Amino acid sequence: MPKIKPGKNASKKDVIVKNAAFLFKTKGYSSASMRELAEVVGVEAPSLYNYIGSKSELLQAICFKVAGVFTNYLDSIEAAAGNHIQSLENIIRFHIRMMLNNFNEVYVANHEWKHLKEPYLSNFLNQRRIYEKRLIDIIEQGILTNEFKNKNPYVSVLTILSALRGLEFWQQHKKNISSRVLEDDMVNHLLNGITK
Amino acid sequence: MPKIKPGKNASKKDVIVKNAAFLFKTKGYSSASMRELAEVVGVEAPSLYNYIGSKSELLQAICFKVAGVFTNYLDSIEAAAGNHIQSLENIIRFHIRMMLNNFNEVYVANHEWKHLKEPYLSNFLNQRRIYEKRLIDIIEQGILTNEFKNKNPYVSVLTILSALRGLEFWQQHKKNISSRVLEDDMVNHLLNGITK
DNA sequence: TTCAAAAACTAATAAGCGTTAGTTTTGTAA
DNA sequence: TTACAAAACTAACGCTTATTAGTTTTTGAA
Repeated sequence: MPKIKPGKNASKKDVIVKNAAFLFKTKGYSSASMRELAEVVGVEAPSLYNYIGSKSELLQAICFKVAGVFTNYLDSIEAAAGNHIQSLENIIRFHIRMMLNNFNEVYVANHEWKHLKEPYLSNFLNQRRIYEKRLIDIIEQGILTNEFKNKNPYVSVLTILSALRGLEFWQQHKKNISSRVLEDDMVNHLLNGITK
Repeated sequence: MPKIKPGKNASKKDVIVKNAAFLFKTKGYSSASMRELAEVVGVEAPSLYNYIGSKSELLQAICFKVAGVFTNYLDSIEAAAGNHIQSLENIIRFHIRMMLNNFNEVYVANHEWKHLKEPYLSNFLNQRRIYEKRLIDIIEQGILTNEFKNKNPYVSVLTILSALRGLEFWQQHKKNISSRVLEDDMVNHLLNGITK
């Protein structure tokens, strides 16, 4: 029986990755040490290498897992019926929930990707570029169907994605506002603005 | 005559800080080494210590300079006349311009502050908290005067500030869209939404 | 109980870090 | 030209880093 206790459906490597996500988020990838990670996991540092290849591999696992989840959701949205406003709203809500429920991993993917090594760095950036392009397409189509104002769609996507990423600051304020109000108000703001 | 050439109005220390901002942005505070900084500045690493006290001091200088600029602008806005929509629009435009014209410093203040040491860390976070509170007050007053929808003002501020911070991704796309279009479309989106 | 594999450990390596000490070079003013 | 201070240098310290090597312990099945 290993000392690193795997959960019911989580392998030992999964446990390490999960703790790494927390550490990378809290201290940043470069400042987080393998010795610290080992301590959190409850083991000596060299023992980690029975499960992983390198520190860098941990960052890769986190970043690409998150990227995959978002890409998969976008696939399902494009496969489903619905007008472009509904699609965009669903995507926004999915981002918000991912931020609230998988904070550590999403944060790391958003902020620490720059420490990825090649060719993973290029891969990751490419995947993100494609994702943004698909969102731009949705907005462009929505402009054609007269659902959206005729504004630069890249600016719109940038604004929306950035606002969503900012939910990382939400973590400290959870108590004061329900996540339902947060989600609804944020969707409404990004779609309809705040002026009367 | 020192080898580190000061500009017309920039002291030698200013030159070091400016290059540090670029490095901290590019590689992250922890990954950026004093030896790298020295190379960019054109000097050996120990020579830097004729001008600065420590690496940490560089981060402090950058973070608090940026914080001061934003606080000063908010002071001037609150001192000036104008309804709350105009105030908010001016603030948004100021953020956008700061992002475009002082990218390195603003980026570092936004992303690397967590590596500040106490008591500077607490100071910085406190200053940011106060800044956010003042923005919330503007929106709350605008709700009372019927300028803004009655949505949670913290969520609004979070959404706006996050969207603005996201302009860091703008840097690569400068060529395709003029910064005037960017500014106008973004202000319009954040105030009035994108739906028709 | 035996045995092989998995998983933990200790010890150590080479590299890089911020920073200090001590010394030499450079620039300027008398 | 001399002399002083500013600013550069080289060398090194003490520490931390990710990672490897080699060894011992633990585990689960035969």
